[in-house]
Amino acid sequence: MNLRRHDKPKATMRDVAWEAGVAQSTVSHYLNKTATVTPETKRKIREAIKKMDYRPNMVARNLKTRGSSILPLFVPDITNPFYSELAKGVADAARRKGFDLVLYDTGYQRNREGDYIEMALRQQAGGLVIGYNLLDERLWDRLEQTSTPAILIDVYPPNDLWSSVVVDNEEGIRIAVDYLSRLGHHDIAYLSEPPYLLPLIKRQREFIRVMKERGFEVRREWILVEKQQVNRVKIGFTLGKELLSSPLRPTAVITSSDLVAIGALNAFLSSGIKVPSEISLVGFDDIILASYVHPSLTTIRQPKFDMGQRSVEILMKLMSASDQETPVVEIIPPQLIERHSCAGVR
Amino acid sequence: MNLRRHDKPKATMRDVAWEAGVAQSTVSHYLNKTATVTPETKRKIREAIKKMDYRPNMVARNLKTRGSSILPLFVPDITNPFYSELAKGVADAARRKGFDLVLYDTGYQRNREGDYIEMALRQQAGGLVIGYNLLDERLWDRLEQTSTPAILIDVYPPNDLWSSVVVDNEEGIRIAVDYLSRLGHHDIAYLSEPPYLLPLIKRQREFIRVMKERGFEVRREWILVEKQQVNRVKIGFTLGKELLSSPLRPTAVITSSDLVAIGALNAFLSSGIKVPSEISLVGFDDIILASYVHPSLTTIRQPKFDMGQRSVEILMKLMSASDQETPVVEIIPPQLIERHSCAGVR
DNA sequence: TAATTTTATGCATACGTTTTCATGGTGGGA
DNA sequence: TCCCACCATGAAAACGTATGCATAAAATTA
Repeated sequence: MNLRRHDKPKATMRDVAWEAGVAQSTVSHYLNKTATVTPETKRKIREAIKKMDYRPNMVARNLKTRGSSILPLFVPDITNPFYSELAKGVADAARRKGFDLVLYDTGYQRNREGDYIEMALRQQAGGLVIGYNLLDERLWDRLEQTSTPAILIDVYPPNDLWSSVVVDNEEGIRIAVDYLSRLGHHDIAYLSEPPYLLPLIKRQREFIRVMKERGFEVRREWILVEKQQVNRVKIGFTLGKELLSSPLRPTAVITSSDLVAIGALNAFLSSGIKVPSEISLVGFDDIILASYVHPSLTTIRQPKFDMGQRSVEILMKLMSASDQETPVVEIIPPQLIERHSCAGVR
Repeated sequence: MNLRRHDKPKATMRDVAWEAGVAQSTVSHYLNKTATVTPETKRKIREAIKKMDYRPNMVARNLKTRGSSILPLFVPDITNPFYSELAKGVADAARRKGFDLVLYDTGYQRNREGDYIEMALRQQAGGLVIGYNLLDERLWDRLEQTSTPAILIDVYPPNDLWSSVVVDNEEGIRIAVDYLSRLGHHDIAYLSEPPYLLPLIKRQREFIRVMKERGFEVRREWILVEKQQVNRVKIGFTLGKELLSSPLRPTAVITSSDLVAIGALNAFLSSGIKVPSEISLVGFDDIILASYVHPSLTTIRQPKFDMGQRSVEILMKLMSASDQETPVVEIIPPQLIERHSCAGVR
């Protein structure tokens, strides 16, 4: 009854073949270049395709080839700029390989992780990109049983079965300390969110180690580590205030992440402490925000976009390998991004 | 040769049926509750499923039912916090309806838009969520021809064929002006990114209209609209500086978006102008960043998460409607989020 | 107990492709 | 002229599921 839309039934390959006066398999051969076909028939097929507005049905194709053109990405919170940049890199590389990125945002909810992995497998995903350390450790076993390859990002693999892409966390901290040191700082504090993940633990350990190695004193009251909260900016704010209440004030601060740094920055500014003239600040990650705050944040960059891309490349290799490849752990070098939150000590 | 992984072939419904000693169709009926089945057979099937570690193949299912369990979302840049929050809302609602969110990030590239829509259709997507105004207008016709329903977000539909979800832009501006007015401001400037989209045009027009209506003077040099650049924070910075160079300085500023506001904030701070004591600032959108800068930004909130959710609901209705529904344009009320970038005029 | 309805299960086909293999036609070398 | 290699096309069988329909068994009624 409604004339506005005709609702043509979708054309199938059979329709195209009929229109072109050839067999359905010939059309398939033409599309997939899986057999030679005469220029003349090519022409007819092309025209038929155009005329019928034919569009290959990927679902049927995937069923037949037992493949899948989706690439699942697991993140805890796409709203976190770290993960959205990562997602962009993964999506970009996936696209280039002909995959569609499907987003699984678990919201840090343990039970969702298992459900979402299940969904991904039902979609016949041939591999997974896991962008953070899953909360539910039992999933590693379950995943291993399905023999579905996966690549972890920013995670040190829980055992020697998994591949991953991580930034060189120790090197990042070294770069930060040495940079501040070159500016004349040696009274340096370290503020961290709860170090429940290996990357954070490594950063903290390396901070202490390198400070000692450089001959700088490390004071307990300058190593402030949050135990409870989850909101990183609030953590930074709290810890920043706490640091200011200490009788001795450092001349510089390194944080475990940019979000913590931004919180600390707000703490300092709201206490009337000038950054960077009174206190210097170095973050970690280089999320977009870092360049937006005032003063803009000097930070240790994790090349998230590149890490996303690289992870897809590795995963593709794992997926196409007939045999079990030996897992790789790829270490990406971090990079100092100099902006305006650091100054020389007077 | 490799003993570490057995690579069991995936169990199919047939395998389960065989194991349980029933017919494949019975298993299907059991799983889909499409026929009554004896408790005893249920038990056998359940056990077989567990034993074989069976997992339904969605690809086959989708082929058979000519459906699709994916929901494509188009955004220009997932890295932009506005879109990542939107994506979260869409993903959440989609999940609840049993759909997987696949992310199409066009990177503001015209030619990608068409390609990605093509990919989405090949995946047999039954509907699209389009999170921004497509650059390539020809796509509207093409989309209309395929008779695939779509829902637009933050976009006024190009014609009366499409449904959309938009915030009440005029109301948002009114709220901002009236809020500042209550604080005693009447010298208010407006800074805007290039108004190439209807929402931005509306905001600007409404600003002028409501200022006049309230009896406030609108000065040409206080309405600063960028023409060239794309980076919104830079735009804000440039415009902010430009505003300061004007002989008369307003006591308050409204911007077209939070990112512009943050740029302007940086411009003010770096010129030694105190915010909010010397100048008040109101943004638009309420992206997460708004609460992270110092001082935190008072802004007009677009409920992005809710808008994402609502759009999925509407789209689902469109998709299940056998007949062509009459398109709906849903207007969402904005909301004032009071933070610390505004002060009463002394 | 026979007739009838209800309940539980299975058979067979189709969804839109890919892919193996067979077949008829074409041309070149001897 | 005959044989063989090659080339272009097609026929047919899957891939793993949903579903209409038939059927056998059980339950109900008379």
